[in-house]
Amino acid sequence: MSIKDKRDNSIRKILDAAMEIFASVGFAGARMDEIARLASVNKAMIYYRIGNKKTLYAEVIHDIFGGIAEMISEKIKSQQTPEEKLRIYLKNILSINKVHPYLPRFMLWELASGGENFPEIAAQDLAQVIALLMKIIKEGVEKGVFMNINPFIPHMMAVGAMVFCRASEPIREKYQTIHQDLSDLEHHSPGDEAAIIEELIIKALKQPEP
Amino acid sequence: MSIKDKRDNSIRKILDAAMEIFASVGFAGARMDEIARLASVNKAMIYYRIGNKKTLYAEVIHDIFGGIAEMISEKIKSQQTPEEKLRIYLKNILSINKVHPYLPRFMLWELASGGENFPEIAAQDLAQVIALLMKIIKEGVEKGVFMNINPFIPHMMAVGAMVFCRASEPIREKYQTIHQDLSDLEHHSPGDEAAIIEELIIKALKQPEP
DNA sequence: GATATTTTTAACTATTTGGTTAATATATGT
DNA sequence: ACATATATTAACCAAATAGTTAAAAATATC
Repeated sequence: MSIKDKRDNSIRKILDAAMEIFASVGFAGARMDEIARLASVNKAMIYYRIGNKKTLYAEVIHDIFGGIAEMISEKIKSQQTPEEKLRIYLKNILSINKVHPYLPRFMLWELASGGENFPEIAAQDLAQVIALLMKIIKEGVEKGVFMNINPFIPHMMAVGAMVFCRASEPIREKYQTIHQDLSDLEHHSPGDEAAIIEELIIKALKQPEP
Repeated sequence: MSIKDKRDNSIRKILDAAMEIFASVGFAGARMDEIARLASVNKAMIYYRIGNKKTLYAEVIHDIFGGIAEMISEKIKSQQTPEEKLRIYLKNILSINKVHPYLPRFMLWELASGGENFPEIAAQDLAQVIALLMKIIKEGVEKGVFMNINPFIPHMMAVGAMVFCRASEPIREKYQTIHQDLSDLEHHSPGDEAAIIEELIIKALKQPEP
């Protein structure tokens, strides 16, 4: 193994370990010793290869949020109608955790902390995602298909619902039988939940047929 | 001031300080020294009056989540139709941060951590809230007004959107002009956002007029 | 006022934390 | 093979942390 490969490999191991631990316990709760242990490197290697705790966190965030807008944009290209585009947009947002399993947790940590460790580059990534939705809605408005609405709000509804559904699974599991009336409710799979949310949002945005 | 008053006063001060700091930096990030300083008490008083860090956190959580279901239930009592009830439900959920300004942040910390410090009593409070919605939807279904849907999903959409809109304000503020196309979007007040989300959810759930 | 009880405090404690350092090991170039 | 550059490490460090303690102070009781 060459130096370059060794370097890239250990960087990858550190980032992967950091991603898992930061997602699990947040920035303040994460321990550099623990990240080093999980990455199977000496702790000093983290400082040598990447930098201090804050720098490591920013690297991980950048790793996660980059490329999302581009991915969705590519998939939307092949769609014709505004509704089709919106559906692709929503499908991808609502199942983003399949591609980025840790993303919901990171979004939560960041929002909880007021975006304290949220790098500008990730904010740009997010802004691109919302700009995508803006275009779709605008096109839909012009064709009389969608109501005119600030894209930020449906985006928040979709992302909020997605993140909350995914992140609340442990609590739901733990307190499954906590309330008699709720125990009888049919259990939905994550895919079902995503599909239902998609339909609700489409219905909410659509104008009645002329 | 009697002993009882002094005790109650110092407990209140500790809980208020703890609420603020836990909301701001989460459980792991909070420092008992800091909480004591903000509460203007000696740190040992926290352990004497309330208990250790975990116990303090649970007390604060219980303080916040208790009574929400009851409050909404009371307001719903005076409504007639399922739609009126649903509107009251949504209005209260979407403006809950006015009554409990720290609640969005606590929800985020708890979800981010997988509910690790979420006491059962607070889960029961939440379950009661969702059971309320279940009743409203059930009544609406029976009267042919609403679609039949698991109440958990619209609840997640409402709460998710509310929490995300409120909690993302610092980030939005900070990165206001990050993307040219988005800079021109009309800025909504929190009340506007809540009203729009309410309308979208009502529209999504309503069945067409017969 | 004397005594008992409770509250409060400053100092303390053992452990942990993020980060550093100098020595050692390995890789590269000649 | 040797010199130089780079990578890796065990040990170290100062500061911080949650929690504790025993004495002092305050309050309650008779």
